[in-house]
Amino acid sequence: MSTAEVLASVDIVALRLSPHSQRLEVLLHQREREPHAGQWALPGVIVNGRTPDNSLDAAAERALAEKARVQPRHLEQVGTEGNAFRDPRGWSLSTYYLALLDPDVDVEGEHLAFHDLDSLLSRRVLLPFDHGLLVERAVERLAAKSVYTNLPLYLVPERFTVLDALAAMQACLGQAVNGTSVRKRLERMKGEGWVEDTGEKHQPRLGRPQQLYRHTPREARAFVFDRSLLAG
Amino acid sequence: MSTAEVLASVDIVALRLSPHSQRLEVLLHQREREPHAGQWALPGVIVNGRTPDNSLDAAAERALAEKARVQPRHLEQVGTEGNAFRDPRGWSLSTYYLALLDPDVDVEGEHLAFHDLDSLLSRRVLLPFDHGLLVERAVERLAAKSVYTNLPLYLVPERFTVLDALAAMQACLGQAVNGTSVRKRLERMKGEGWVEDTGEKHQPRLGRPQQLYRHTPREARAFVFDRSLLAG
DNA sequence: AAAATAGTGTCTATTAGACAATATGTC
DNA sequence: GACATATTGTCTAATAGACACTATTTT
Repeated sequence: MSTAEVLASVDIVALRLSPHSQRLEVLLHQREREPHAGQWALPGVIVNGRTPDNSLDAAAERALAEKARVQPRHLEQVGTEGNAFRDPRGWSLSTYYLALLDPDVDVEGEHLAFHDLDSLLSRRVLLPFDHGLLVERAVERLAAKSVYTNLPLYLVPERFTVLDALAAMQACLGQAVNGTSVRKRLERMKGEGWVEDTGEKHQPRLGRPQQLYRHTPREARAFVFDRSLLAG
Repeated sequence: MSTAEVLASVDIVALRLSPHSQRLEVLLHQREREPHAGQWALPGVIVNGRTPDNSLDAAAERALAEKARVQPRHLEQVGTEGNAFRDPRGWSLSTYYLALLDPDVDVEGEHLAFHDLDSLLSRRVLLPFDHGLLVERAVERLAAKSVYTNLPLYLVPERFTVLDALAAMQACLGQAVNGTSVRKRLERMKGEGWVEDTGEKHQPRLGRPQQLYRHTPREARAFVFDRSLLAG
């Protein structure tokens, strides 16, 4: 084979909603090897003919399974960043994925932890390589799609309330969302078999009990609404 | 540098509206080298440390400029396909872009031509590597975005009529579009400075003359409507 | 009973889309 | 004037969003 080759990797921006604060968190992993050994970075794997993956998507799943031992509710490729400067070893590519996790996932291992998204976006915490940029792009994709799809529901607990759904949408969009609109969207999805009413209730500290719903995706691709939230 | 490397390229799915039939066409280029020498394929370039590009986006622009000598109205990365089988030389990656061209572009050179999109999508004409798949994905992206953005206007002549816009939308979406909706969208964009009324008219063979508009994008990113066409 | 929270019903604004009415050209 | 085509205006349907009202629980 010729020398016309480059270093390629797959990196994962895996998000979950923090169970208590209901804010977004990014799954990071402490690097074992150089470059940037010891630093917290996106979990990822190298791809090439000597690694066991048949495709990029398979490599993305392997990265999550091996490094993080989690299975995502949703996984989609966001894009590829490639240039001469992002890795000190030379011209390199990273194809990066957005993964949405159950808020109840547990991460085992010292070298794996969730980190608050906002502190990454504000650059108060810096990631090695251009991982900060990759996080930003993945979150932009999530926000853009959350306006007209059910993507936020992939972040909600298995049985969830209207308020859980509202909190997820607000976290994805980074702004307040109208409660009535959330209810209507859930109602609409229920009619199409994408959400079911479990019949169970959850009793908050005070007040009327909350209905518990379950998200039951019917296809790999997200549910698409034909209007945008935030139209104002 | 280690051997952990892979063959990477950037390929372009460049589309234009055929001036007479107003159907979509894909820009293809006849390969000079093996593999698949002599066959018509997507224009593309290899990327690595020895090629002159500082980034993937720069490589995409170079691919269009060098191979096709055209400048696109719109250029966006769609995704990256990577696996062990797509290229006989081994594990390889292609990051592919969607480019939208002026219908009046001229392609110079024998090894460059536009080819009807439908015959590629129907697989009556086959492309080497997985270029058929890349075309399909790029067109899917175009259709998905055409529902709620102004992307079709990047395919329309410099001065265009309502019918031109309608034809572009229909070509992008692959289905009929309501004329009133097109007018209203143009009116809306005019209000936001994305479309201007040239004041000029175009006289069809018979009947009342048509207003000529001009598309004047205000940003790199597309104009986003907050409702979908085809909501029915 | 009072307070708190959840859920329902009603009304408005916006825009896609259907279609009738009108304007402006050619033959 | 007859006809073809473009443009405008009117009406309907669907849904986001605001908000008042009702329901169900705890204290």
